[in-house]
Amino acid sequence: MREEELYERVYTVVRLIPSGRVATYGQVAAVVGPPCDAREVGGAMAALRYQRVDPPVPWQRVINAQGRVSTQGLEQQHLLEEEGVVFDEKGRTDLGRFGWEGPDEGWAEANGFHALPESLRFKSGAEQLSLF
DNA sequence: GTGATGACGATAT
DNA sequence: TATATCGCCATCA
Repeated sequence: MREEELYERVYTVVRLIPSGRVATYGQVAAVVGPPCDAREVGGAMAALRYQRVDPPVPWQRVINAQGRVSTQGLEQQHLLEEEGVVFDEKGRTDLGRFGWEGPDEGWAEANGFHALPESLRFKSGAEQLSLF
């Protein structure tokens, strides 16, 4: 019952990602906390193909650190585009603009999760420029 | 118990 | 920018 809880924690975190935003496997793993790394998140997402859970998990919002979807078809990318996420012609998205900023820190603290480390918050050059 | 595997990440070249 | 390597850790055969 312990192992399932790890995946359940992963699903809980993924459900926090708002529509129109994307999070990397590493970000989700960081919020869940050890012993969980990016591969566990990938495994948890893959498990959704074999069994559905409810409430539903917005698995399409989890992508790799390179800003690309890790699934084969264009299904995932298409779903995200419908949510407003923009991909370039090479299938990459700007994590600085669409990347998740992490869960509410108070919520995370109260529920046994971690806040997203500054090192995992992607900031685009465009954002820095627009700040000026 | 042991080894192979995976919707990954960071670093080096 | 793209490819190659190694590290990572729960699962599964």
